[in-house]
Parts: sequence; C-alpha cells; structure tokens
Amino acid sequence: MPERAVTIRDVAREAGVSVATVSRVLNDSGPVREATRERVLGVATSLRYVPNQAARSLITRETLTIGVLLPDLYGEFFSEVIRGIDLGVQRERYHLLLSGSHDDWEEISAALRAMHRRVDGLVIMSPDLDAAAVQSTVPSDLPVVLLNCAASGRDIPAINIDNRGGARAMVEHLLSLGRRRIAFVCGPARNHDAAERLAGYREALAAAGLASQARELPGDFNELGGYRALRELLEAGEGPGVDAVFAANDSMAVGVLSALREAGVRVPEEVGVAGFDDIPIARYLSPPLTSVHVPIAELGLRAVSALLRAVRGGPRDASGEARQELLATQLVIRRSCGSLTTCGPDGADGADGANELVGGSSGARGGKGAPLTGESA
Amino acid sequence: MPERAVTIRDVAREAGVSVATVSRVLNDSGPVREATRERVLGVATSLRYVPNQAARSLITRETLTIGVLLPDLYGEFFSEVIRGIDLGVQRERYHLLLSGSHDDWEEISAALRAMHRRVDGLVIMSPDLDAAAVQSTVPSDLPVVLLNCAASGRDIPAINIDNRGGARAMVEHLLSLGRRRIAFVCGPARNHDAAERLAGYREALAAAGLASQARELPGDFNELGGYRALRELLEAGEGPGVDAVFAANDSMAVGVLSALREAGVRVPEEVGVAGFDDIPIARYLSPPLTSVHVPIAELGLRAVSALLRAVRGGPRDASGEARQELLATQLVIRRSCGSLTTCGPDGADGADGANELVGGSSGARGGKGAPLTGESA
DNA sequence: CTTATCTCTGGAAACGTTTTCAGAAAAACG
DNA sequence: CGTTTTTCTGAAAACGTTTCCAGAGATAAG
Repeated sequence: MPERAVTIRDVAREAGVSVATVSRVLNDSGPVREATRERVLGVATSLRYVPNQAARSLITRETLTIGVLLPDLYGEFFSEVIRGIDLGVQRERYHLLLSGSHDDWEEISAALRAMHRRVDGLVIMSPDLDAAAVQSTVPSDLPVVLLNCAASGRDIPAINIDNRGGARAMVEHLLSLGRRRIAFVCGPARNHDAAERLAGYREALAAAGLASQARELPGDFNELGGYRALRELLEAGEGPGVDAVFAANDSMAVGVLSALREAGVRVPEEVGVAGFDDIPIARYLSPPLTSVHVPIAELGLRAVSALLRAVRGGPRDASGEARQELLATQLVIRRSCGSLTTCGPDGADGADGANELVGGSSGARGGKGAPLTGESA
Repeated sequence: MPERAVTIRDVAREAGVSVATVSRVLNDSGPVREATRERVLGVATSLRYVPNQAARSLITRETLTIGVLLPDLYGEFFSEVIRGIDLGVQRERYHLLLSGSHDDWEEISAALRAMHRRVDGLVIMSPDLDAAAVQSTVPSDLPVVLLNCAASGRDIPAINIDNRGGARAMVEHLLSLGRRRIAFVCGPARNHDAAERLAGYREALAAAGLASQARELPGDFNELGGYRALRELLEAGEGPGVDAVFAANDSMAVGVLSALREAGVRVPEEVGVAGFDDIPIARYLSPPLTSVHVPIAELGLRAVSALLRAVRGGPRDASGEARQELLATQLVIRRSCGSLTTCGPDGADGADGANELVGGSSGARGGKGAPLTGESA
C-alpha cells in the first residue's frame, strides 16, 4: 500500500518550477508572475495537493490549533460552551483540540503536557481552580484564557459570567414579588460560579435587611441535588417553611420542582421557584421556569477572540495587563415565581415573547470599564 | 523573547550521548544500557524536555490524534457523544480534534480537507448523510467510522443505535397498556435516526393490525417542534383524538407535555406520552417521562475503539469487510404512560429503581451476529 | 587465539515544509 | 545602449525528530 502522498516537490516538478515558488504561490508570500501562479495553482488542485501540516508547523512554529481544557463534559452547559468555541475557531480558520474530564489538578497538568506544542493557545475552563495554580503550571510562552475561574492572578486574561449580579437581580425580583423567606440551593462547594451566585444571594438579602432570613441548602448542580435538598427541607418541618426557592442552576431547579410536586406543594402559589442558566427546556417546564439567562455560547466565542488576540499579539501583549471580561446576564421571568398569570410556555410562532418577560441586564462591565456590545452568538 | 525551546539535541549534549540514543530511551526502541538510560531520563526531566510533536509526526506519519466531525453541537445528545469519545480517546492516549456545525455537504468536505494529515482517523456523525457520499470524499487511506448514518456502503465501519427496535418496543408497550390510537411525532425528514424510529413505529403498528390507525405528525427534534405538533393536533378536532403520543425524541416529548398541559389534557389519564433517548431530565418531568434509553456515551466510546482498531490494523484491515455495530436500547417505563401508580421521580438515594421499570432490551446484534457485551461507559 | 554473535552507540539521512540569499530576467531610466 | 532598479526565481539551509547503517566493544563459541 505505498500510495505515497503528493508533496510540494511533486507539484513543483509537474509545474516546472522550484518548491520555493510553489510555497510562495500557496501562501502568497513574495512576488510571482501571474502565469506561473496560475500554472502552479492548476497543478496543485489537479494533483489534489494538500500541504503537510506537521512539516509546516515544524518550521513556522505555529499549529493553527487552540486547545480547550474542560473539567467534565456533562450537560447542556458545556455543550453550549463548546459550540461557542467551535464557532469562533471555525471563523478564524483555526482548529480545536479538546480534552475533557479533568477533575483534579494532576489530570489537568498531564493534559497540559500532552498538548505542549500541539496548540498555539489554551482555553482553560475549570471552575474549581484558581488562576494562580494555572499560572504556575502552564509554560509561560503559551497564551491562556481562563473561563469561569477565580481570577486571582490579574495577568491572565479571564472571561466570567456576572454570576453575582445575576443572582442579586433574581433575589431582588423575588423580593419585589413580596417573597421574603427565600431559600438558596447551593452548587458544589469549591465551584467558583456557585460561590459567586451564593455571594449574590447573600448580598441582595443583606441589602434588604433580610440577612437573618437566609436559608442555604447544599447542592451539586445536578437534578438529584436539587431534589434531595428540597426533600430534606420539607421533611425538616411541617410545610416548606419558605415562600421561594432559588436554585443555583436550572438542573437543580428541575429537581426542586419535582420534589415540590411530589409533596403536593403548589408552585408558584405556595412556593416560587427560580433557576440560573436558562437552559432550553426551562420554558417548557411546569410551570415554566423563571431563570437568569446566561449567554453561554458567547462565553466560548469571546474566549476564542481573546485567546487569538493574545496569540497574534505575541507572547506578552505590549498593552500591559490582561483583560478581564464580565458577561452580563438577563433575568427571564416566567410563571414559576408567580409574577405572570398567563399560561403556556411560548407563543405558537416560536418567538420569545407573549409569555415571558426579559428583565434588566445585570450590569455588564469590561475589565477596564469598556462596555460589552451585545453581539450575541 | 528568545527562550528557545529545549530540543532533543540539548538533552543529548547534556547527557553526553547522541540524539539517537536519547530517542531510543524515550521511545524505548532498541537497546540501551541501564546507566545511560537513567542518565538520559534524568537530564530530560530536569530540562523539562517535551518532544516536538510536529517533528515527530513528520517522520512517523502519525499524529496520535483522531478527528470528529459533527453536524451541530446542540444539546445533551451531542454532549454525551463527545463525552464518550473523549473518554475513549483519553484512555488510548490519543488526542481529539473536534469540528462541528456542519450542516451541508460542502462544509463537511471543507472540514475534511482542513483535517487532512492532522488526524490518523475520523469519526463522522451526520445523520443526514449516507455512507456512499462519505466514501467518495474521504481519502481512501484515512480510516473512518460512521456514527448514526445510513450505512449503505458496507465497507465503512458504522455504529448505530437500534432505533427501529427501540421504537417498536415502545409501541408494543403502549399497545400492551391498551392504548390503540398512538400518534407519532417525527424527527427531521432527512435524519437517519428519525427515519428509523418512524419505521419502527410503523412496523409495530402493522404487526398489530393497526396500520390504519397510524397518525404521523411532522417534527424537528426540538421542544418547539413537539409543542407545535400537539397544538395542531389539538386544534384540528375537539379533543386530542388519540390516547398516546410517541415523540421521536425526548426534547419533543417535553414540548408535547407542555402543549397538553396547556390544553388541560391530563397525562397519562387521557393521553400517554413517550419519548426517545432518556435524557437526564426525563425522570424529573411532570409526569416522569417513559422513554427509550440510549447508551449515548457508549456510542462515542465504541466509535473510538472501532476507529483505533482500523488505524492500527493498517489502512485496510485484512479481516475483510467492515464491522457494523448496532447498540441495544432499553425501555424505561415511568409514569407518563400510566403504567405505574406510584409517584415521585426517583428514590431518595439517587439510584434507579423504586419508581421505574426497565424493560427488555430491544434486540442487540452485532454486524456479524456477535453479541454486544454491556460494558457501559 | 581467531572468529562469530551479541549489545550498545553515534553519524547521517530522511520527513515536507518555509525562508534566506543571491542570481537572473525584465523593466525603468539616463 | 549601459546602468540601475525592480520583479521574479531557484538552491540550500533550517526546523526537531526517527531510523537505518555501520562500527566498537564485549562475550561466546570454536
């Protein structure tokens, strides 16, 4: 099975020119006469020549690939992030090397070693880790962008969701509906997003002078976690003892709804329920779930932009400190908190509207006060 | 910023040996004295030497990377597939080059060209395409595995879900509950999985002598599609006119449930609802959704296994024809079809059980009659 | 002691590009 | 027409590996 691959040399020979000229034509670097150019191009396509990437990146020292490190590849959230990243990467004609399922630090650094020299830059998403740790492990000449990490080290660019602002907005909304005893179902203890959402909850409660009313239930970001949290709450006393439950993400809100239904507690009449993320099914739940919309795909898209900026700007950007971006969220009000009386999940025409209210954005601000334009994915 | 990367030559010099020896140590190919070996290894780690992948794959002509082509990166389903693939790839110490969002044939072939020589093999998932088309575009020396494609060309290995058997099993179950007028919400017209599920529905109905009762509603695999389909059904006559609705996937079933609830139709008393895929939230819906469980992650895992087998076995495996695998599905019976009277989505301990019945598998069979072992991901 | 077989090692040729440098041809200019 | 500039082109040197080949000791066999 020889079938030797066609190389640049074959093209050169066939076209009666040198390899240098072929290279020039293909990358249009340097001048080449029009006639020659066309001849080379013709030969190249007729031979189905495709440049050998390994050889090319051996000498140019760039791979046209970016790496993505994810904690684990579960669920809608990651799926959307990847989609955003893929979109961005494709637009810039880059490639995407994916590596998932990294829970602990050992695995991350192993994956990192494995990606060495295979990628021009790295997007690391690991809500459990902080920036300092990353900084000490990643080779200093490899551009990195952090997603949803505790950004302690200010000189790594990072993109985050405005978790705190979103949670605050949601709690304020619940308060405005007259709900006073609002429980919060937490995410995983060491998760950065979860911590920020919790902080937002506390802030809003404190601002309303209701800090003493805080009720924080442990959770894990999964449906089962929300389900269990509510079960325990319900079993603790007679009746739920709260008039609203705010889950740190939608998956848990699904579990919360399920537990309440099972216990015969009416939503939203007795207890309002709210989530965070606004995953696609949120509006189809029963009742449709009030949530905080997060532009997940855009998170990925922006990560790619930021990374490629760093890649192209050379190892250390002259502009100095690294950018920190904060993505605005949006309150999406549906029936699960009792603010609307209409029913049905959606207008029959598929557009948003009819039945849901999109609330004020939760304060977007760039690292340097630059406003974020709303170019959504 | 020179900071020249450390090469094999540096290691060789430092250890006082030739580059050939270093190479031998690192790949343990060929004999080398124990003392030398240790010295080289020591120097290598102390210099933090990492081999340059480009140079290596330039000469070995292998990239230790497999490519994955996906139609689009939406939702739980793809997320799970990717997870399975990632698991398999990681286990075999390969890398994963991902490329998504390819709807039409043009884009696929463009992505294919771009991946040329960057990958040792390809997993292509495109339910809209058939194998013949793939075969004509992919370079013949690049191993390929097809996922969920119409496998017309028998000499490309393909892995499919037993969509037809799963659908048949579900219809049989509905019939066994006494439901006779069963509507089916179809998937996208050109999607292979969708077509097979429809075929299963028809087969089961025909086998029961109820072919004339078939009621097929157009759909698109999204929540909104299911919602609309039911709306139209409900508006057509007074009352639903059916006693069960079988949606071609769970997302649509969510929409179906939502539309029924909105119209005040009780589930499962008046109309039973069933889905396909058994996505994680299925058991938390109201009522918990009866569905056909699909081992999605395993689909990805198997794809990797099959692909690497092909990669390592050389361009054309001597064993002759390519394997076609068919993955068994499982009926998961919950409350939405009215066969159980208990309530609540789950045992409080998180295990399956208490409240759901896992039905007989829908006939697994390998391409050559080999039974599929249930080594789940 | 010679010869044949091991075990270990280093030199050098690949692999398929890009890029530098210098030379050749063409064009512009006097 | 000679000179200078400009445009185009090719030879050859990288890039960092792996691998082939042959040589050097050492050990075993005769």
